Parts: sequence; C-alpha cells; structure tokens
Amino acid sequence: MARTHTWLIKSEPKKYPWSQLVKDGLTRCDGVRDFEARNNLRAMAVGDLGLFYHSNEGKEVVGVAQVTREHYQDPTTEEDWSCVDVAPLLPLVKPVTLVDIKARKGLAKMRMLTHNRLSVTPVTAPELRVILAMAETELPA
DNA sequence: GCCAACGTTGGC
DNA sequence: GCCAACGTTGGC
Repeated sequence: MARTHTWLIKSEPKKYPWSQLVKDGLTRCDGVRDFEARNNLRAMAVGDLGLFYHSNEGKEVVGVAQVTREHYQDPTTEEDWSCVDVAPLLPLVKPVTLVDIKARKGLAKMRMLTHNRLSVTPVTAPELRVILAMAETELPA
C-alpha cells in the first residue's frame, strides 16, 4: 500500500487556529508566496498528513490534518501560486511545543527548524513517529 | 551580476 | 517591541 507523506503546516492562531479548522471541517491553505513552500504544496497527495502548527502564539503542533484536495491555483492571486485543502483528522493528546522539538535530538534536522520561516515543510516518517510519541497520540488505523 | 534597501516571518 | 534570517526589488 502506498505510504502517505507528512508535512508541517504553520498557521497563526490569531488568523486561523486549529479550533476553527475543526469547526469548519475543511480549509484551504492559501496565501503561500514562497517557492519552496509552493513546491511542497504541489508535492502533496490526497491523504497526506499535515501537522498543524500554531506559529507566533502557542508555538506548538496541536493537531493532525489530512489533505483532501491536491494542489490547485490559489484563488487569492492571479499569479502562479498553489494551495491545497485540508481537513482535521485528530487533535494531539499533548501538543508538542517548539521547545520540545528543539530539545529532541531526533528532530534536530526537521526542515521547520533549519528553515524556520517556511510555512509548509516536509516531515520524515521517523520525525512523525517521534512527534506522535511525544504527543502521546496514535493515528487511527 | 552585484549589492543595498526594504518587507515579511516568526522566535524571543 | 526587537531582531535575525532571508527573499525581493531596483539602481548601477
């Protein structure tokens, strides 16, 4: 069976918190204006996971979302940018803070740390396992 | 093609 | 509120 990929998606809770995503049931990740982030969006497949991270305030991964629609033209611009749709999958039992992530050896190479201004970054399978363990959360089978 | 100025992101 | 990192822009 095809293995899904995992990504980390930043959102400022002031603008769009996890709770709003849960309420909405679905949201469009638009407004990305960075080439590397755009490439990441374009690499996403339906069913891929997205760690939902609260930037600026909270600074923690709070939930796991799932890609429900592959990349398409970002409707907020005429230029060549992409967006995807994601739906909430499940909240983390224990949110994983940036401090926790930095303190964990196995996560030192996470793209979100090495390029901390990127709003969409890849997460490797081992990194996902570590984070889920820290979050005391298991993905549904 | 270089580089200074400037804007944005995001941690602190 | 400040500042570091870094991408973009524009003058030359």
